[in-house]
Amino acid sequence: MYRTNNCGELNSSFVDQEVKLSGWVNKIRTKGFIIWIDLRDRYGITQLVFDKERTDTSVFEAANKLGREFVIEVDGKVIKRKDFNKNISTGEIEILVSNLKILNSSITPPFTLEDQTDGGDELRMKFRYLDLRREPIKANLIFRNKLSLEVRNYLSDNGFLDIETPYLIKSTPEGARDFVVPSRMHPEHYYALPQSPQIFKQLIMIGGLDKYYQIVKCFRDEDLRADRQPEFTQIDCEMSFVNESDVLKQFEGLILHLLKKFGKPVNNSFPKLTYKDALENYGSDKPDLRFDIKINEITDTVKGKNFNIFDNAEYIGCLVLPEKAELSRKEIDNLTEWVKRPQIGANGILWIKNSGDNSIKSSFDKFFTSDDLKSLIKNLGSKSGDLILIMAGTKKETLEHLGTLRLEIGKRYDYINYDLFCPAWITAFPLFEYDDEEKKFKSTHHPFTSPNEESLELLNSNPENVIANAYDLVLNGNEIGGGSIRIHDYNIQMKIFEILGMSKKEYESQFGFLIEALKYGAPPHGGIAFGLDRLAAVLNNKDVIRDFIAFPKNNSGKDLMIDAPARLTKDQLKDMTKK
RNA sequence: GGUCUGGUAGUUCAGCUGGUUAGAAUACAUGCCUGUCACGCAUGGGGUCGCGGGUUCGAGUCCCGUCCAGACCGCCA
Repeated sequence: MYRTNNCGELNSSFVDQEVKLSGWVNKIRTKGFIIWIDLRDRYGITQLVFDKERTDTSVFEAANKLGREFVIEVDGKVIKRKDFNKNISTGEIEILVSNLKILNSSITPPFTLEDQTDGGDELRMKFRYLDLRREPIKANLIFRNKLSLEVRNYLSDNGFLDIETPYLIKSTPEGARDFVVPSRMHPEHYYALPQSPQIFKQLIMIGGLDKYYQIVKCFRDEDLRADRQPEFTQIDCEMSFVNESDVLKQFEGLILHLLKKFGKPVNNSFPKLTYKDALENYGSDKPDLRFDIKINEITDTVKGKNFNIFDNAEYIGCLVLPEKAELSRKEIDNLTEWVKRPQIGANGILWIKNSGDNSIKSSFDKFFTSDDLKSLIKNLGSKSGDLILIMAGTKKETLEHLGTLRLEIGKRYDYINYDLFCPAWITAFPLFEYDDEEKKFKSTHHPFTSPNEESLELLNSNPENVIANAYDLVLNGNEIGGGSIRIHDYNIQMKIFEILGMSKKEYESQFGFLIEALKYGAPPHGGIAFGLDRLAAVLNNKDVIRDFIAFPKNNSGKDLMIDAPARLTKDQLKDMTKK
């Protein structure tokens, strides 16, 4: 037996008990006559004490030779501390050690294993097993475990069945690039790893299982971001005999269940924004609703004053910042430089300072009389003390830039309430987007997304205006889930493939089995998928999902610890080529 | 595929317009320390300034190339 207790559970009610603990040497503090060691395991930290007067000399000497991250086993008595440490749960007691056994030694770790580590990202990933010993990473993985457990609880209680789908499937050129796996038994043939179990879950519905879920790895061979990994975990769900509002209701329930279980305050009840409204009001299809600054369009109001920037713009919009009229010129310049960086690429920012009735200044006073400015401010409903930031240009880009600026302002000037959790549905996405390069329509979502009934007739005449029965769930400015009602009608599915410019040969070779299945009484169905890694990060107000994944990939898709990807041996390669 | 930022001690970083022996903190080692908990104090060891080339009397510093890392754009149905 290595231990009678763990390092996180002892407190003053255990005083005078003889215990045995095992764990890692987290920190050694010595005062000559006395040595304290913070002993750490998954459950916490317990202070060990070795004392020249009370501890056997050989044990004391052995303790003197320990180093960081040695694994030790100790016997000792729980005693009350002279001074309590209020920061840890075991802070009222310590263990007076009578026996010490070294279970394993350790070389000095390359970075400190503390909450605020001195280790950089690269080093922490290379020695991920050491990083996992750190409290914040450990806490993240424990959180993730609770999260997936609560997801399972909710879905199971609501009648969803956990059904596994295959990982070795067929590549489709549509959508994200696939990771491919060569087949040894069929040289020059390849499996693909699923980007999502999309078609399988639809077939499960056609198979009559009615409600399906799976917490499942998905793979996409695309470039990474702080919130994007090549392999990631999805909470994948599908239901039969549902329309859009049924699905939204079901999964609002899931999110509310989770927020409640984790004690997160929700400030609203899932507002529904159309894709169009989200873009026009927030400049983003994943708006952060934790602060209520919106984009105001002023295109028609400000044109015709001989100011070229306005007169030549397709769109002019602004943000009204309460209480910021006193912002210095330097700070506004700083924001301007920020939006002009190549990553954003805006042209600049114009401003109006509404410092009170008779003190309205702007960066374009040459072109606007004070009456012009006054009426503009009145139209915007601006109050005294507001700063108004204006951008102009093409509609699509300007809205995007204003959206980016809005977020930066939210962060910079503390408009964001980080204690709040603000979910929202984004709905009414266009079914298709026109790809200017390839000169053809592409699915906004995927080709199995059902068109909205009201816009069905536009399929022939005006595909660009067809609205999809698709929805995204946005939480605090992050897309944490998305889904749609699927097509269950064979003829509509055929029509979609036709609009996408796919030949019969193409769609039959790629999706023939699904098309065939639609002929055998496919029920109406739809679903949604959530990114588990991202959800875990967002629920903890973090941007980087790597820290919620035990063994993540780096920026360029490499696993720095195992050094993957790697070359194969010649023999391995030979197996994959034609014999 | 592209843009930007960075690469200097085990680690995190400083090192100005090129100019003595490249620094700090921390980690590590040794010693001291009668209650520490970010303990303290003293001493010490520790450097291919990512790599290659160039400019120069002289390069950590400037230029070119290259590799690596991070953020972002494209991409992610």
